[in-house]
Amino acid sequence: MPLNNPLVRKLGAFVALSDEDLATLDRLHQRRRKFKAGVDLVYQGQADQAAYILAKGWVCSYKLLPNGGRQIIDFQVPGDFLGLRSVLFRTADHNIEPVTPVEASEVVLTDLLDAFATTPRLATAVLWAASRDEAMVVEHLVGLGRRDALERTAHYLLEFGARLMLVGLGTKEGYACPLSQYMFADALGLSAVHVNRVLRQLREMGLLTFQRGRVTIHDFDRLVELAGFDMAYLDHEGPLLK
Amino acid sequence: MPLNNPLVRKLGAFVALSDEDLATLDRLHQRRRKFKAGVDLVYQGQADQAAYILAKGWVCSYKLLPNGGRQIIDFQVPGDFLGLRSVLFRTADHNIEPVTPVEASEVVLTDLLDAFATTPRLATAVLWAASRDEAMVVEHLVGLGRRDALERTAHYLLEFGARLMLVGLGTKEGYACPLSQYMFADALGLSAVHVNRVLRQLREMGLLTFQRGRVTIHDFDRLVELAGFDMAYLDHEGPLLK
DNA sequence: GCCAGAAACTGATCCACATCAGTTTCATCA
DNA sequence: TGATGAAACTGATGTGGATCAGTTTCTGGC
Repeated sequence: MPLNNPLVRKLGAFVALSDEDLATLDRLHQRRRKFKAGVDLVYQGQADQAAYILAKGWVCSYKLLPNGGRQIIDFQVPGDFLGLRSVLFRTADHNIEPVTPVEASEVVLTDLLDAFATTPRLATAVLWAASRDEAMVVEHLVGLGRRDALERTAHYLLEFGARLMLVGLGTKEGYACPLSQYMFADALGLSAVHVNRVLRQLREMGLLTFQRGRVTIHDFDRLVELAGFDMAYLDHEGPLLK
Repeated sequence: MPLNNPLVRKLGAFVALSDEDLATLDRLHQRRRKFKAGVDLVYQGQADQAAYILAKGWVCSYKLLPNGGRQIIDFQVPGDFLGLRSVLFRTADHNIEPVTPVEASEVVLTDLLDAFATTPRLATAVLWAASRDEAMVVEHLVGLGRRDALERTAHYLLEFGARLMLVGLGTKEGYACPLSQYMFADALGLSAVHVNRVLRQLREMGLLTFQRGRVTIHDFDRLVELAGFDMAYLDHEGPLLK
């Protein structure tokens, strides 16, 4: 299994993985499937669908509301699990839409549980990664509740940078980001019009540029300060558990 | 173990529990501890603290922001786990504050994992419950992003009703709710002033009254409609897994 | 039965962000 | 090379909810 596999990179950041762990992880990556951008791969209310490990491309999970609005809960990037919770809960409570063309490995729940039983370190790593994902959803919630549009946008863009760095797809200088301002609006709970204005403001403040599918960070430190970004869970070098 | 134990009731709603499961569950309920209202039992950044099963009283988990605001992420009611994610992640990323005087059983992580290993049905039930909790946080996020104050408040109050019914502490007619309007404000991302106005509006619309620690629902159906509340995961009678 | 402190409640004013109604830029392909 | 459609961008106007500055109602303690 190549070391530039995003899942391996991510889990490796939490737990030092043995050859056996890597082999087990490799076995999970069977049944590779491809999906077109814009065609949902899971629908709200759908029962007993599969879980996936995202290998290439971006997807978003969102909910539609009776009043017509939609709220994007989270974006998934390579190395992330898709629909783990829905599998446990047996019914999907949200939609999943590929933002770009996507490649993902289907994971059968029993395979995953078997893998956990044989290689407990792997289970630890996956739980760790899942906790981190959940922590990010919580941070998103906090932003929607108590940060104004500018802080919120800055924070979200920084958080993206953090998770992309973890899988080797970004640096403190920036990263490729295939999202439209409309999607950002639905994630940040703002109108697309206002997202546009906020991005302009960030640009004019010399903090960050988001243009043509690329986020470029001009002043990381000032951005962190503006956003009130907590770098605690990003600041470690090498695995936390040796 | 008495059948009115809230955790047993909650898990029993997901999975039919055997005597052995119940006995294992009972063993987890050792080291019962009491906490005073208003004195945080976990702080942001605190390392290696315990997890708890809440037996009596209400607590809330919240985050403080650099700009002085606070966002309540979730309230926990009897039968809920406290700080499971923080334990996995090794460091608490949020505070936990008892809203009322609280009784909770300390749970050591290894005990819980042992219990899972010996009684897999129990593990399923706990995972199920955890998924449901996560789904509720997601629903909260959606509310903050895309529901106006009235829908949001109505939805939140209904969701509370749902989870309290699950542990036998509420009905469609109402429930005891020891939260101040200030706390509601911090949970709903509103000002306390506005929460007050919204509650008045709900009262004047003849939908619901929230006074002196009690939520009384006057018109359940119209409330569900106003809030766009999805009753799917509430609508089952008896355990999903026999 | 009185007092202190907290929580509930209110009206007036303000502003962050939504909405409306466009124009401009960019990418694609006939 | 011009046509077409999506995404990016803009100014004007409207509004939901914040903020300020209180008053009123509860609750528990003496």
